[in-house]
Amino acid sequence: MNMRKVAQLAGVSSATVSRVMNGSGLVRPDTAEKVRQVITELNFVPNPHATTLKYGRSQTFGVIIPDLTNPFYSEFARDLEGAFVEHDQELLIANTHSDVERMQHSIQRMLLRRVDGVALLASEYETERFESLIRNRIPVVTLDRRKTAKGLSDVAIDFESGMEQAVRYLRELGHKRIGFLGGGAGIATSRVRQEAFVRALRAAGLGYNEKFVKAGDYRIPGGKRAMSELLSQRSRPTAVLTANDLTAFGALSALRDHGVRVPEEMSVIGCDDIIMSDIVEPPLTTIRISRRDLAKAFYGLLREADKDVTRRGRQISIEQKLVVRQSATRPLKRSRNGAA
Amino acid sequence: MNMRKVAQLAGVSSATVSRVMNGSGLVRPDTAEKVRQVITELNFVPNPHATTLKYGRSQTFGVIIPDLTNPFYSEFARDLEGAFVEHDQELLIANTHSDVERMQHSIQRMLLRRVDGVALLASEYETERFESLIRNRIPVVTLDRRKTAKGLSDVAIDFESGMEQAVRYLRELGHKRIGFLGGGAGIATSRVRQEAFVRALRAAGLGYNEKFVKAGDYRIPGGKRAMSELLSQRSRPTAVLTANDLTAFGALSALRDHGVRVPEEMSVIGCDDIIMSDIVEPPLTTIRISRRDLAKAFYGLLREADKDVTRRGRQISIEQKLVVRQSATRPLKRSRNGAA
DNA sequence: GTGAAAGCGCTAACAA
DNA sequence: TTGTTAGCGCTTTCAC
Repeated sequence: MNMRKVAQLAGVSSATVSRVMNGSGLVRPDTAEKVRQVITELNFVPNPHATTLKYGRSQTFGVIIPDLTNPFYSEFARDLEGAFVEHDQELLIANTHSDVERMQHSIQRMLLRRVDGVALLASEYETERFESLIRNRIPVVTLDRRKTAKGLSDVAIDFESGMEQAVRYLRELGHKRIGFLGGGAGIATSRVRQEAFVRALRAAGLGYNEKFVKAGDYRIPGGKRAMSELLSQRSRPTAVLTANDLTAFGALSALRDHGVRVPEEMSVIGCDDIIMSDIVEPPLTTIRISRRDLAKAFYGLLREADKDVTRRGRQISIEQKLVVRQSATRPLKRSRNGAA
Repeated sequence: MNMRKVAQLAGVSSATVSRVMNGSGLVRPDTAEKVRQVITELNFVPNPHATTLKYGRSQTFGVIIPDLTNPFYSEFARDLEGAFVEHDQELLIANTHSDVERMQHSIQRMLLRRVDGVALLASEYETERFESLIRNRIPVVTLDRRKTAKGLSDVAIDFESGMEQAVRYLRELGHKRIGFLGGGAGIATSRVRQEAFVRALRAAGLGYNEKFVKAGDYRIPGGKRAMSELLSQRSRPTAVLTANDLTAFGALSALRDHGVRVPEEMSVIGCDDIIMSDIVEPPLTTIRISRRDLAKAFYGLLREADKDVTRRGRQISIEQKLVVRQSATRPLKRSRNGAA
């Protein structure tokens, strides 16, 4: 089943069928009508691979994700798919398990499949890794690498604003000693978040205490470990911010294990606002990153780059917004003495 | 950059280049060597769309998923991607938001893109919906529809075995009154699970009480609602099974709200074993469905069908396995009186 | 307004 | 062993 067959049955040439399908206008209404009839009758669907071959564009994009089972990423993947589908474009998905080799392989796959662009979520890797894509004129959009180049754009999350909102909120509640449970030690995105945290403290006129900062791994176990470490110290903060919600979940779990009540004895504020965060106990106050906005930004930058691959990419900044639930409240008076 | 260019530089014809790339063996070693040199030098990657056009096979499969942010599905998607990547095949992903229209549209997309097969996870929809795929010789593998046909296979989860394990376990702990929090009312997969539950009760010689069965929605809020309903009754069971882990999470949340201790006053057993289930409080005893096995079954059936689209599909059954954690224990003596 | 023909990049039958 | 050629299905210039 192809255009020639449709053309035959409609008594026209395949060129005319093509014109009808693409609405080129230059077809007599009655001819077009006849063709359209045959098309619906045969349920004809044109073969996109032929078009791709002709034009070099596949209307297919790739997304490379560290861990599809991490709610942050699965929510992002859902919204990114949504954005592409709306425009009749498809999404090829690659999951790297946060593994360098798989990441390399994913890039190879995208290259091989000739996608029109790649959304690359793996900020810890260096530019050289995906140079092959750029070289082959496949535009790349990264998350939070805060670098751009020819064919390379970036979507940066504005942690500065988010951390500032959270710290200000805690200070207004009366907190003076605020800790931070980070992502993986040495990971660039984690550093960015932590720096934003420190700056927010300074901006709020609060002191920064290195002892109140612990590294996690962006996942629940890491958060649990980090909070346990914090609790084992003589001195502890009255509130903590975390690198993401999973870290906060782990922290909540550790606090429960240690019999520390949340939020009375320890306020916890997450980051991301994943679906589960309003369901844990207590519902998590968190600094939301709209996955919707994120997906839209990726989509926009990819489309932009697709139109002109030779241009230098742009950077888009995504705002965060504090979502107040129940895991943070005023500090207890006695905690002031009890922990100092 | 194409084969002709490679051929030119290597001083051979494009046919020879093709032969070298596909290891046809009928090439003189030194010619092959020369060609290979040019290939690596130019970093040549053949265009898969041309091959697809020629062969009608795209080495790309589609997966249609109700809700990518549901951990069960995101874990499945991860494993399915893993299976395909291992064999150099790609996965096109479609998320339906459990919406009929999007589902229809997803099927259209797969048809249009000429994928080599579709993994369809949406058991609530009827066969007619994807007849168009079958008609166009695109094989389909469904989850838990328990029907096969030409070009249509099914992966069925053996809830019978799972429910039996769970009920036996509870009976051995001393439970006599066991309830069930189902999926959506009227949904086929939910019915299957519930029937398996009832049969398991009978097999264990335990009574079935309709009052102990409530409908949820496969998500946390539904589980919460269902458990609240159950708790509002004069008579309640000492243990409940649930249609999936999210339902169990909701149940745990409702129990906490009502001040009912788990597992002492109420044992809860989930179904799926999603990542979070060993992290909630208390860690959830659950009937595991291996996403790995599931993904492998889908992959196998799709490959099989891909080889011979005209054949009737098969059904594969996936075993479940009880994973004992801490949300189920012996019933309190007093709960016997307190609730009757 | 419509058709014929070339060409996108690859492969396989056939010829040499 | 290697090259020539036709063709996969579509679009688009160029004739008519």
